[in-house]
Amino acid sequence: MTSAATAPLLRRLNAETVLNVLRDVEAIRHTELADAAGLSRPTVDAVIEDLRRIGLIAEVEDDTPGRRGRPARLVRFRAERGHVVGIDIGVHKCMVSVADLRGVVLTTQVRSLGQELGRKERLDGVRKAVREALKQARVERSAVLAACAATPGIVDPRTGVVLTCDVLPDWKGLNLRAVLGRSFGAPVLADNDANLAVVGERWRGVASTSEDVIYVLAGERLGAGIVSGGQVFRGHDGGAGEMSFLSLLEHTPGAEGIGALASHIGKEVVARLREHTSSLTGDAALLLAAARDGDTEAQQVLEEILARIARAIGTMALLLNPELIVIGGGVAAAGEQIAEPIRRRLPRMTSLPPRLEVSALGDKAVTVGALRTALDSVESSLLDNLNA
Amino acid sequence: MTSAATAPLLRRLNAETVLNVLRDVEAIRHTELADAAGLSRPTVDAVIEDLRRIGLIAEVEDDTPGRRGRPARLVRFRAERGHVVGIDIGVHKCMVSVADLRGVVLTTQVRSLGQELGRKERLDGVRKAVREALKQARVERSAVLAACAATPGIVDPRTGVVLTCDVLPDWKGLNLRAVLGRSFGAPVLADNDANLAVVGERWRGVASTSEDVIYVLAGERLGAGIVSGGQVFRGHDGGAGEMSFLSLLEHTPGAEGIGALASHIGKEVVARLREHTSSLTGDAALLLAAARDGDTEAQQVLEEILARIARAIGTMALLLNPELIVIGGGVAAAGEQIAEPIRRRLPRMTSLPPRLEVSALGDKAVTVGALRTALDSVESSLLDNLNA
DNA sequence: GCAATTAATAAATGACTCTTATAAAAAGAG
DNA sequence: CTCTTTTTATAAGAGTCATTTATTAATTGC
Repeated sequence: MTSAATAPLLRRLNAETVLNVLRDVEAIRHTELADAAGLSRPTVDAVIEDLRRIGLIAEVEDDTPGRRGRPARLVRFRAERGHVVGIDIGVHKCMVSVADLRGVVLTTQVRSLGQELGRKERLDGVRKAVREALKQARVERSAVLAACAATPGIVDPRTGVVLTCDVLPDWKGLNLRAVLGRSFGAPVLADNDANLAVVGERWRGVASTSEDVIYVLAGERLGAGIVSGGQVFRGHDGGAGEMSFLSLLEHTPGAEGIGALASHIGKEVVARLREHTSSLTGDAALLLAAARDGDTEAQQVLEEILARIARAIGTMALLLNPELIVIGGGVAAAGEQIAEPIRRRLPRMTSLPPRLEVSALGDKAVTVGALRTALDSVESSLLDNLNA
Repeated sequence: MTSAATAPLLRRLNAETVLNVLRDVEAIRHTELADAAGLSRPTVDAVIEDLRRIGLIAEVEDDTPGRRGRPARLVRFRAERGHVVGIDIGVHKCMVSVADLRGVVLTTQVRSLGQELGRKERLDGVRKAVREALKQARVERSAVLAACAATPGIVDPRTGVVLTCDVLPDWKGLNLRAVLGRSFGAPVLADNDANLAVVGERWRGVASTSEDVIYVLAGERLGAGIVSGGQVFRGHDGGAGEMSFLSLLEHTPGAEGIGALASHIGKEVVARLREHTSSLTGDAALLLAAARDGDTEAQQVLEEILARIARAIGTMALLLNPELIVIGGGVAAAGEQIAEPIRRRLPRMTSLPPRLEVSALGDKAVTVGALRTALDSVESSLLDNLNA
């Protein structure tokens, strides 16, 4: 049942709208703040006092020249009040970003991880990457107010437990919140990587104006993050957006993602290409490069692969009717070479075809979304203690 | 931007929780009400006074015998304060329900409509059915506080315009809210039938405990209503849940639904069955009956059809990870004959298979959901005018 | 008729908000 | 250098809403 709506709730709500104004601005006069927030002056003053007490804002000198009248006091958001950490745990690498409370990224560290690493070794790698990043950003561990970790697989966002994970088999059953929580004195959140990527893309990417978005993480795996009405769609166990069984490869279960498709469908072509190159890039990248160079066989295989992926994306577009689909993950680097053939096919599969764009954040989308999620958690818990 | 949070907001919120208690109870003492709502006594008294002023509650005598102490005043929800109308506009028929503000259904009228009817004639049929239902329920038109209409096709819930409608071609572009609004002096809402059915099934059906549900409307058409986190998932244009392109019939676009599948896949079998029966039932019903009677050919065809439908349902279950899937629409009458073969196949298609149950409300799910939607609209607009 | 019991009413308090009035601090004009 | 103008800060007053704590009212049971 809903608890009683009592007066402090108003303060909390108004503090929230004031913060929303403050976060997007360098410094602001009390008067302007009142106007922008749609609140009266005394209310804003009271809110400011509250926020100052918990360290979220500070006073600043008004050095604007040529202003007459009594000089105004300015307030600014104290982004340095604390920091958040965003962690993207992948199969081959781990990316860690550190940001201040405004979300300004101080550093992003990437650490490569062996694909065959066990649970403990992988977690050690993650912890080392975090330590490295914090050192680089000159942020004390005690200054971290929240962290958020992304992982492939299905994560129960309430508990932080990895329910299933195809690509990291021994990851299953891991309580990410608990094991990483010991590294911080702050709450650790955990979620699926595609879910966080769509949050990132909505915060600072191509989806910033859209409330109904699907982010397709197309790399070695294929997964989706779904946002509807501005809210992440997780499903009952956090498993929404899984595409593993979408029969991209008929009769080859378990082989998902563009890399796998390239290896299977274009086996001969890839083998031929591999002879003429010494690079260590994946099959997908090889195929894309060859197709760009005019290799007609490679182009044919690529078309076939993209047709299958388009079918999966079209299925989602039909069922979920998003406004926008964002292509992200490893293949996003190929840009329009990937996007255009998919976009071309969508109208055949749904009567209301969505826009389709390539990720603006690239492989950083996941950590950016993790940072945003951690920031939300920090702000809400700070506001919970307004009157304490 | 969010408007200022001012004191009356508290009253509104508390009035809402009080109302939530009152609606589910015959009559209640002020004291008990305060306990149940988690509010103080003076607060509920004030809320009660507000609600009494807008006619939503009334005082009632406490005739409980053998209670000592000063007799309590009781309040009851005035369900007779107004009425709502739920309308299910289908291809073959129109169903209209009238209910009071507690949602008690006073009458349900069904009027059959010719499949070939034009826009105007069909709307006339709907209006006649409404008139009939109101007369039957002895409800004045002026006592109707809101109505909600369901229709196949994609409806923009903001405007009430039918964007597309496969089964009623000339329905496209119709502003249902506007054309039906003239029949009432009250707001008319409009939504897709499957969206409303899932609301109904969550209100008074098998999905009452679940926050993540997919309702599959399986009749001549195949459509789905999706609820996630208790909210209807509509998509950007209201088109979420469409399944028309899900390649149930490869190379036979436009032929969706069980009836169509039966006609196509089981063409010969259905023809044979038709010779031995004089009934006018649809192909699907014919097939189901024959399969029940042990006709092995019919059983084979049915298995094939259900396999395809299971694939579509499995695809949704994979992508959306619901807790529960409800099978509704015409075929729901077949019960476990339909449900079991689909249920059996789900674990092959998703690692987190949902529960699958047959609709409890049958063909009334849509109107029940329409009533609930209309009720929500009424209550929110009544509460908006609390302080006026 | 007198406890005991239960409920209604009233009063006091505190947390919010808003509007309006008053005081303060600067720039610019004479 | 003083006075006006302009802008901001502070204070006061009123109104709404909620809570807790008396106080009063209306019964039942003895």
